[in-house]
Amino acid sequence: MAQRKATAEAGKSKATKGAANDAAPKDRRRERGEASIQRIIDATIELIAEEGLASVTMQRIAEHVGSSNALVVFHFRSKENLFRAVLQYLSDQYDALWVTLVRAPGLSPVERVLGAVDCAQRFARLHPKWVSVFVVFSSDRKSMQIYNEIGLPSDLAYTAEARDLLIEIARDGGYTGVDIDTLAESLNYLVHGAWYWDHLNPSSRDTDVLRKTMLLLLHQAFPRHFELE
Amino acid sequence: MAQRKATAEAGKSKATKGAANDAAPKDRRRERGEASIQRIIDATIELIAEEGLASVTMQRIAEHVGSSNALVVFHFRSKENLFRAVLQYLSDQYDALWVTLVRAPGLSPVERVLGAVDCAQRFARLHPKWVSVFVVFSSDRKSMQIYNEIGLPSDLAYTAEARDLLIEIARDGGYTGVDIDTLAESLNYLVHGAWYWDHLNPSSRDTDVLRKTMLLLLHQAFPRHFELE
DNA sequence: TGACGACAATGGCGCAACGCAAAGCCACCG
DNA sequence: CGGTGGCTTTGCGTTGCGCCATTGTCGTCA
Repeated sequence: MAQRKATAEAGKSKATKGAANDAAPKDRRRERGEASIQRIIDATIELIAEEGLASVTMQRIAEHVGSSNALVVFHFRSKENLFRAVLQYLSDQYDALWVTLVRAPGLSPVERVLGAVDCAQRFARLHPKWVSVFVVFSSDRKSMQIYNEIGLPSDLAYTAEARDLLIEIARDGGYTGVDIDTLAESLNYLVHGAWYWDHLNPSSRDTDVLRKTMLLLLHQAFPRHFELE
Repeated sequence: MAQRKATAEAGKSKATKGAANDAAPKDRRRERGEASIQRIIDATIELIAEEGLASVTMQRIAEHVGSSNALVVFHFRSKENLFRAVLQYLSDQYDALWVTLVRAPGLSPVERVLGAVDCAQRFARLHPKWVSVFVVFSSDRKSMQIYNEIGLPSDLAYTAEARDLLIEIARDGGYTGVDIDTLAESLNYLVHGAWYWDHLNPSSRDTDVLRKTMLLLLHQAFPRHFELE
């Protein structure tokens, strides 16, 4: 579900008189502010991916953006809030890709499953740093709380959605004796394993192992619906 | 290779005059010291697994052990050194299990591969906290440097060893057209994916997905040598 | 058009936490 | 009984977060 676009509103709790103002105010100040917010988020992603959570401080983020640390505190009220916004942003990005590749209208269940495979692979190829941020966030127990709120529910939803598609394929294709749950969980393991391992050992990136193995498992389960390439 | 047993010696650079002293000195003080070292390592593992790297401090470790923080500094000269010792300890533990299950004399290549599967699964089941520590260490870029020195070489060696076993099986079994490299890499992905995912989402632990899927892939590649159970 | 108000952004400060080094204490070995 | 070695106490220096007063910038209303 392409949820909230709340990202930009993150830090502002000021009462703007509730007047409906979203439409008109072609305001250069507001534009500048939102641009700053995005630049801060981008810088944070960059820093986390490159140096890890531990060495990321407000002043370094500010330095990387080219502003003072107080600006960061101004837009996001605290460090934790900033991290929350970052994870929300990345989650939304993944969601957008998933919607495009999996939920596009007119696709067959088989095509949707292939779309899901594509989604995992493309995301990792296009934005390795984003994947790194996901991994970093979900490792440390403290930041993991944030991940549990924002990232994990989506993750579980994607796995469940894929599982439903597999069930549909099994039913319509007349397959019996296929252990759908194990298969879905395996695909999940593979995706996260690939992401984690690539983050850990970037040199081995960009081989086609993930895709090949997933197709192998799918072919093994539904030979008439998934061809090996 | 069951490398160094240097763990206990980690923090001491004091010149003990080079005199060979490893044998005799049945010294209660020394025993106490080594017990302290082990307790510190255990406490550190516990804390990292439960709270993450960020919130682990020297004083918390000391508090958890029931001593002053300076004791920790005394045994390991710095925080980084302590972490290095912890990772070394865990690495040695895994190595011991691997040697038992994979390199035991008299095993056939097939049994060795099954032993490797067992190894990954048992380690995660017996010591989930140890796995968590591995994951935590290899995520943050800073601690990752330590992991790259101590953990990663072993990891790569295990994968390579498994790959060699698969090659041997393929050769002796007369299999052709099996993509060994992809298979070995897939098993690697699965292991790390399972570890990472279980660390991330502990509630789903202890299903048999990892084993089932690995056996499925092995059966698919070498049907006469690996049976589905 | 000029003054006001909202909003973006700055620099600096206080407080707390942490790592680490120095010096002394005390048990135990020879 | 001298001294080695494990362990504690104390305190210093550094670093980071978050708040404050303030400045600069741009719409808006008289």
